[in-house]
Amino acid sequence: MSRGVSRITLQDVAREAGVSLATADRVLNGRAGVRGATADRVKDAVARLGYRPNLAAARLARGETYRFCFVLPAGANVFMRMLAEQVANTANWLATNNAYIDTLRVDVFAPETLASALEGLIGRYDGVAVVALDHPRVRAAIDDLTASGIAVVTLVSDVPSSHRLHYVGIDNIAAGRTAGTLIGRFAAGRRGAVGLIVGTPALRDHAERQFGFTQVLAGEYPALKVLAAQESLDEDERTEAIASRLLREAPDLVGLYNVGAGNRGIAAAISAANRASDLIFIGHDLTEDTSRFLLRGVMDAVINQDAGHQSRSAARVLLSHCAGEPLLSEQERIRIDIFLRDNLP
Amino acid sequence: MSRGVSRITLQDVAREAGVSLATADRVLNGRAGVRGATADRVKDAVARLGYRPNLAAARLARGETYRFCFVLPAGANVFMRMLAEQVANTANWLATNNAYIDTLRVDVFAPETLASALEGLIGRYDGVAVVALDHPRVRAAIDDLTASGIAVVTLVSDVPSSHRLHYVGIDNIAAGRTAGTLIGRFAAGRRGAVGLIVGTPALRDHAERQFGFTQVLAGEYPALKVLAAQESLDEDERTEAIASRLLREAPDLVGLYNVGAGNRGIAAAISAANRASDLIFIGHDLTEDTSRFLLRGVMDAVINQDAGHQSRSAARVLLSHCAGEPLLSEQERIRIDIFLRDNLP
DNA sequence: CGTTTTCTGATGTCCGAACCTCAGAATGAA
DNA sequence: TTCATTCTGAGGTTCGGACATCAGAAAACG
Repeated sequence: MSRGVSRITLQDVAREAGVSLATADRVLNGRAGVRGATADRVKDAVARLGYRPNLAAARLARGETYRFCFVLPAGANVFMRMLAEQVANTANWLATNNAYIDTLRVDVFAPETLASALEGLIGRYDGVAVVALDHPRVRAAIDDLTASGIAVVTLVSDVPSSHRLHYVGIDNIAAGRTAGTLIGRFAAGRRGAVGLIVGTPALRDHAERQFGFTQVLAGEYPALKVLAAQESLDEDERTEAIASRLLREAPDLVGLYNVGAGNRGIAAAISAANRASDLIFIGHDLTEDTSRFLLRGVMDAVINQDAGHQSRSAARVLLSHCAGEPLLSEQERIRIDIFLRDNLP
Repeated sequence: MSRGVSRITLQDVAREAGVSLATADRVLNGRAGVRGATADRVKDAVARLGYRPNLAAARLARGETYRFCFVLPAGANVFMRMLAEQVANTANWLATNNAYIDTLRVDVFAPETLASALEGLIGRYDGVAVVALDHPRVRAAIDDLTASGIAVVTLVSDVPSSHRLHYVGIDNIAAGRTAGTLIGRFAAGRRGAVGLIVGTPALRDHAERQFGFTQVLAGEYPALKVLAAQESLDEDERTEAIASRLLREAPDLVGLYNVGAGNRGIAAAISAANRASDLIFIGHDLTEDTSRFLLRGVMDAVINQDAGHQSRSAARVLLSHCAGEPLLSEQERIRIDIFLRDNLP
């Protein structure tokens, strides 16, 4: 509200350095035609006065518009639906910041499709966020985008070997380990089998979670035996069938870890078998379903990666990269959330 | 980068509505002198075109500077030190957004001091964030600030009965319940005593955590008996003495829950008694110490409220309130984080 | 019908930085 | 010393909106 406290402007810096506004501007924007000694005087003045350029004014003057494309999986997976929703919110926010988001939904399981979709984005966008499949064709497409000057961030699932600018998502090995520790500790001394259900090992995030999980259980909870991983393709019917069979065939089943989606099917199977109270069930992604399952005691913990955070983080990374603004990388780390019945949001 | 995609400006809205720029401006800024029918035409045009005012331009034009004061406890408590540090970071960020933060450190345990410090802020700031003590004098001071047009948010510890604009912090009852469930489940069937250490019951957040914790243990884990709460004043020496005594005098001690600070003292006592591996120890606030204790297995879980999030959230709430901008309240909820050894950031 | 009163349009300035041009100063080389 | 190169200063324009002023149009009123 106050108009009293006046900011330090470039004018002030120029005066302090004993140069003109134009020169100060040249130094700060790296334009040619300033002697080293003069540039140093300006930089000194910036430091002395603690000058911070006014972001609002800079963006306005630049008058640029940034176009981003978010490439999301086509499937009807709950988490991906939530992510798409959050991307829409983010778009809304970006609209007040000279940036626009288009969303493109493609079949993630088809590397060729994904790769050519990505390549079709060249020249039409300034930045791309993609839920990527770790496949050579996709990696090549990402590198092509990067080479043509488009900023690429991977979202949720990474392609570490590519030239992507940034990965926005959790460490999935750590997430799997977290699930392992929770099951191990909740089982506390009990002996028996633990079921493991994955969507598909072709997805890097699923494979990593599985790895982290089995690593912890094998290493630290020898009383618990991890059964062979079952593929669910993230479908409720299949997870239900798998869970039912496990409950039937493994009488010593102590816990279940679902690496992917399809928790509803598992919950149904557990309820049907009347095992809600003693079977430990841990899964991923906080949704209406899973929070209900937590409250009812069917699920014991949910490991979550916040869709809203990821969407906003991707947008911030792209925006600040394109606008050449600094980024607080520490703020952009996506955390592995653990939700119990008691700390639901 | 692209200059092609042009934003929708107020100009466009005015043209679409068939009015002049001045009239469109009057409608959007609620200035008098526009007939209802005309105003509706403008609003329709806004909706049709999906006009979103350019925040950067608006702030620039307004040319206002906002002054905020963060009132933090004077003590050397680790969490509060981290919070102060994050407030400094936030100040840095705000400086590029026409806003300035001063930090004021006062003795929280003295309601009179806190209240008069708050009242001294009247007229000098546009917004105040305060780690508040829930006391009538403090509540009155907050209400005075609010009445004189200053936006007040409570930080970390709330004063629910006051007219504060917003509370930035976690639900501490839920945090206590979370600790209770973790201890209950990690103890899994064991029978015995659980020690409870609080900084001081005078702090609302400590009292609430204690309440949530005992509620869960009493209700759901009857095999675990919660011992009488011990006051530590958040000091390492006292927590160490308390923990040592509990370890000595309660041979059936299964777990320890520290509601406040001073985890270092407890860790020392546990290590000295050689009980790291079997005693369950849960505390609050992720610091260098506590994450080390997690890794070493001395602590079993840390419940955290992110200092950076809270500081930034408070700043965003104050800024958007003062600038009359909309707020995504869903984004401003502070979560109760659970950290195990495996999901440390 | 004329006269108030109430609207509306036209126009301008300002915010702080980005980016541009051009004239003149300082510097270097010949 | 002269001429060609750098530098540097001065000035302007632009971005999109906030806010102000004033003249003229339209509506309300007696």
